[in-house]
Amino acid sequence: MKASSQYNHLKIEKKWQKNWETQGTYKTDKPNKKKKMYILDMFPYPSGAGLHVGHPRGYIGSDVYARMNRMKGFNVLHPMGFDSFGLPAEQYAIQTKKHPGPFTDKLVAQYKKQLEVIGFSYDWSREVSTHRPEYYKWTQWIFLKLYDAWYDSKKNKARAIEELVVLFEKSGTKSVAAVTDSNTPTFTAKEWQAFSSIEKQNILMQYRLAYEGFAEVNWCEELGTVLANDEIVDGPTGPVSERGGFPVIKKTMRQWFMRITAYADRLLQDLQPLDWPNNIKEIQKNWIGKSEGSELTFNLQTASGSLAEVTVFTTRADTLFGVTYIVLAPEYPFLPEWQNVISNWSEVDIYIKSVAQKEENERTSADKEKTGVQLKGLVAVNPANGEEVPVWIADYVLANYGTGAVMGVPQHDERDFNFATKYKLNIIDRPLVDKIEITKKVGGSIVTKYKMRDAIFARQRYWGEPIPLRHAVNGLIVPLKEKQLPLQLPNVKSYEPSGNGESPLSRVKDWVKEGYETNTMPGWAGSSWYFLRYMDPTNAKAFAGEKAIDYWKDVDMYVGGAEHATGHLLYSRFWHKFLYDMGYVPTKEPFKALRNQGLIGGSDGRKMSKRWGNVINPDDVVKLYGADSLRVFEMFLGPFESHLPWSTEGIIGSRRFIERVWRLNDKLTDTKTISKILHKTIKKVTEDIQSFSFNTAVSSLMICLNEFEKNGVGEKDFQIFLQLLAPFAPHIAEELWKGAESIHLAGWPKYNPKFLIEDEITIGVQVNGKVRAEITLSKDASKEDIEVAALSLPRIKEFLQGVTVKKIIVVPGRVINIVVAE
RNA sequence: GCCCGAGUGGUGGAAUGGUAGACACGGGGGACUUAAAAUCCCCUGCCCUCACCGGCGUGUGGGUUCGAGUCCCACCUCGGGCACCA
Repeated sequence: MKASSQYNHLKIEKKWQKNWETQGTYKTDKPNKKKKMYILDMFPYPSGAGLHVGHPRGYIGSDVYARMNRMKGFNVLHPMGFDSFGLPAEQYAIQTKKHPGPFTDKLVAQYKKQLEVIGFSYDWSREVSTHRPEYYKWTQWIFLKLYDAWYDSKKNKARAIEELVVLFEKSGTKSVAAVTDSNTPTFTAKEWQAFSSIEKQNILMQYRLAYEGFAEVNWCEELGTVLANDEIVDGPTGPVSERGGFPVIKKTMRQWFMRITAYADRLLQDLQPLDWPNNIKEIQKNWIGKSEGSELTFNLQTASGSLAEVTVFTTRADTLFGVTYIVLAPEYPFLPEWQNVISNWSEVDIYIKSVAQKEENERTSADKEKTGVQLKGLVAVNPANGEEVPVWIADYVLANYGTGAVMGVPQHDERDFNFATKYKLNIIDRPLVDKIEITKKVGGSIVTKYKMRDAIFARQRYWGEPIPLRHAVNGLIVPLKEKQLPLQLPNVKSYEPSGNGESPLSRVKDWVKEGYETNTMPGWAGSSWYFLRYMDPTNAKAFAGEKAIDYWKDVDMYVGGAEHATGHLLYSRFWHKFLYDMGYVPTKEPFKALRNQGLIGGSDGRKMSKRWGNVINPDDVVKLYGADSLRVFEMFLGPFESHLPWSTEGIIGSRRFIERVWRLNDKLTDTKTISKILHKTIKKVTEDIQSFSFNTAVSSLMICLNEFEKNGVGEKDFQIFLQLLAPFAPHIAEELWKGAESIHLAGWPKYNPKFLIEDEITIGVQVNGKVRAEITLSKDASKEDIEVAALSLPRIKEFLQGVTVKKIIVVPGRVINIVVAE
């Protein structure tokens, strides 16, 4: 700190990082009277490749935000942890035949080390890793709560399954609303009592929020696992896994599911007040895909009379009179029952089988020509006018959306038009009617449908949380008791998938003998609630203590990548709403505010990756330029949410800025007054950090420094400047700070608006909207003063020669515009 | 195809409807130095000009306005999401 000492970032940064740790500078206070602020980063998956310079960008932004708010006096919770179950570690295990646990621990340690040199203000004593049994005990616990719950759509909340059993015992299904998009049976209390245990289990399974069922899944043979839709990409010959690019096919398998669809409407409604980026809200809205329409029933008839009823879903009930045919999905469940009355059944049967063989991707590819077959011998009767129309099956109708049946109105629907044209079906133009009136008139009902589907909650792999229940020999499912948790992952001899689509756990004899579930939970299980664990990370009695949850409540600011819009951010909201319904958390939403950071690409404009040889390692940058320079640069580079290229020249500018701060410390004058520029900078930096406009905050710090260098600056001003710099460059700010305690706890400067007013203002003088001159006037100059001054300028006089002034517009402090006619 | 978002100097970018290009990188010139690095000072949107003056400029074309990068309409390009959802 002595005059003319060299700026040695290595020494300074190491020194303060150690000091902060031993002093516990960033340790979060226990719940107290102070106002809380929970500032969270999306925790990383610790991959073997390590961090590149793009990864910390979001963390730096949230750290700047956290540091300012900590200085402002908030009790800041700013933790970090690791999402440490996942496929890469599993593949490592398969390749090396070693347990993925120690490998994961090593990666976590490596990651942490890389993060530490950047100087984040994390409270590391709250670190969590999802693969540790102390943690996943509570992931399993939440799973069991979901298993033991159903959604009461009358009360619009989740309730314990025992309460459903009580309702069934009392009055059967009479007072229970059916589950959305599920064919739950109806029965009386008496009938319920007569059901066997297995029958009861099967019925309850249709209500549980975590339930077992069969589903067509995306099966990847090479990876030996089922993949979520967002883990699949289009390959040249069909769908392939995002990781590895292996082919993916459809396969029906036993699965566990999460009944997220029960929450569809609340997930949509509660989106509105959130302080989230608009595009993320839009993406979730589209994903949930609410559509309101009518269910209308057509009577199916054969030559000998009525056969059955078919209900179609339509958003265009107003076009009911224009219906010229009805189409069912090829999977429509009653087709086989009707084979005796369908005169061309063999043709129909061949079509159904050919569709079944197609992969969904092929079937639903956008511009594929529609195909279909008429069900001969059947007609459908339009409930509005009694017209008889032909009945078809076609692959463009999806069995799992709406009712699996649609009405064809070629006059008003492009798709129907194409289909009708291809198969020479009638196209008729009929007047439109009122949607609601016609729906009522024909005895239909107004309904709401969602595109969102229930989420598959099982993976056929080893490295995930075991699902905590057993299948007894008599077929009954026995969930584990809380005190039996965690159900730890057993050791296995081989991590290879079993080949028949089951998890490696299916080869562990004892495990299977005990009836344990061989599927494990998907990657998103542990990440759907981790923010709650940070509130009270070592609690052994609950996922977090009541006191901690009541104090911390929810995340005030969540920072991470936009790629989690339909995954993590949706699943977390769902789990959180469930926990809210059951009284475990006090808030309806987990993340009040959200910001997305942009990616940093290579300086060649490509994605930063080993493949292109354009990866910049933050460790190297920190060594060469220092963490402070890296932090300042990543914030200065451009808007926080923009994707930007890395620039090795660019960081030099930030390094220069830091060094100039260092040198200025040796050139302080004895000025006492707080300068105008400083007040301006306090205002700008404070507002910009608040709004995540970090780039302009840094720029205003640079402007302030430029001015200090030009005009000189005293000790007092300089120290305040350091406080403003501290969130961005915490090490140098601490080093040059003269206060007794850490600068990072030293309060946040306030500005006085009085000092923001300039004595003199320079405004532009326009003629017909074009700037022709400038004038500098006192801040108190009246409109008239400005007019007189402007009109007397020689340059302006020239422009006004031979023309008449029509109008003069004065915008105080900005501009004067003289409007003339020639 | 549908739904979002974005197009500004050589580069990253800045700009409550009010002087477009802040800040920084790069480039040019100068000072210091035996020299180089570092540092400091000046210039740097394009065209014309020695210079002044001037003209043109925020993807394209229209419009609203005294005044448009900003608002409205149409189009083009790029990025993201969804995709036979009835």
